[in-house]
Amino acid sequence: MDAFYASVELLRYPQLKGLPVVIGGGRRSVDAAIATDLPALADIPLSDFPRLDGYTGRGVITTATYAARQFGVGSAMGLMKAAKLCPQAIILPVDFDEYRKYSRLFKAIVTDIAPVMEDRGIDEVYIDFTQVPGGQREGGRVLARLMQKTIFQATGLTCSVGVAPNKLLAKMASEFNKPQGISIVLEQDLEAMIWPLACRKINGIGPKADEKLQGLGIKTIGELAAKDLQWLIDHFGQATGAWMHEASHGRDVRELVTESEPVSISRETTFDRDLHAVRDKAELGAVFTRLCEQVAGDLQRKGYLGKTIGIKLRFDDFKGVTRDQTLDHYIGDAAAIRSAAGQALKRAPLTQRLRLLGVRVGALIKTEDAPVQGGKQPIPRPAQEALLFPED
DNA sequence: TCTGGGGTCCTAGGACCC
DNA sequence: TCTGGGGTCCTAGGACCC
Repeated sequence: MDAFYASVELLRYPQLKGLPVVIGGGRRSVDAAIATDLPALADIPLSDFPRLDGYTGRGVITTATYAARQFGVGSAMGLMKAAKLCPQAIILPVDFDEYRKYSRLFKAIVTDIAPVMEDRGIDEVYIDFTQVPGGQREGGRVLARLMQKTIFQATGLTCSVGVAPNKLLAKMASEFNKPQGISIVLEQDLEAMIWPLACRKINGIGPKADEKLQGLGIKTIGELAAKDLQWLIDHFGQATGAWMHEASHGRDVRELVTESEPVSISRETTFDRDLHAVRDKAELGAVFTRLCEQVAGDLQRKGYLGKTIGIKLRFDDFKGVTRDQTLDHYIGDAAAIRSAAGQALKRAPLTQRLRLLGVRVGALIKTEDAPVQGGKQPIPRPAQEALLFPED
């Protein structure tokens, strides 16, 4: 989806169309005009919208409209920095509930047209065109156009589509023509369309891998493809080296993953100001309890229990630690999570000021699949294998 | 003027078991 | 006095993605 969060906001506030708008920060940061009850959202005069100018506070941009991107602001940029680059930009708080609503809407349209879909987050999917009637017409362009049109008619939102023989290339293709673009990449286009790109464009090569590659004199995917397999394995290890070799040649055999279970559920928060474990004990304790309650609520709503409880700290120097605590039974209620997380927290260093606290529950199991607590337990006895094979 | 929140996957070491 | 070869589970950190 194109500039997804910002585009959803523009549906509510059409008067912002064409203007630099950034989404980011919490409710607190922009409660000015938007917070109180309003006549009609579309009637709010432009002058009532909060601007980035003079913004103080933590947080990053999650999405910027294309008009805002002209000023050099974009995703993951600190809001304070963005305020310098584009003070006149309008800032709106994130509203995940609203984005999730539109996320469900567009995904429902996709699966209506093409049932084999892999969910890649709130605004992205992989779609298998192979078995869809008409999926091969004009190399996939006809079906891509149909998707765009249907999604736009139902939601008013635009998207970009990349069509290719595999997920790796489709993802890269989808970036070629944003917004509202369609790009088709065939195997024979590798040299002309993929090899000139920076290695960073490969989904899976991030800042660290890219830096290391550059240190080895490799900037483009073509340069990566020119290296032989053994050389890459020597520098990046068996798995990563072999994967890089395949990716640089446009090869990817991964199937679409159409269903999956969550691995962990977590909540975390960055404080308005750094807190000290001793001096701000009460405040920290209240946040800790709230995070546990939120995680418990998430588990309950989604129908899971977990037995590995973890905490995450980020210190004022941005370094972080995690501590895990695995129980011998599954839990889901806030008090039990708080208790286990408290145990984990005790094992973490707490002398430095904190900027973030998080609580996570992992080793999940569907509530209905969990062993019944306090129910009939099997009577423990010596392992039978030991009796049957005493010599080993 | 530092840098959100929610995730997944991988690696590596240690405990423990057979 | 010296010391295998599996395997699983747990923990911690880190890279990466949306």
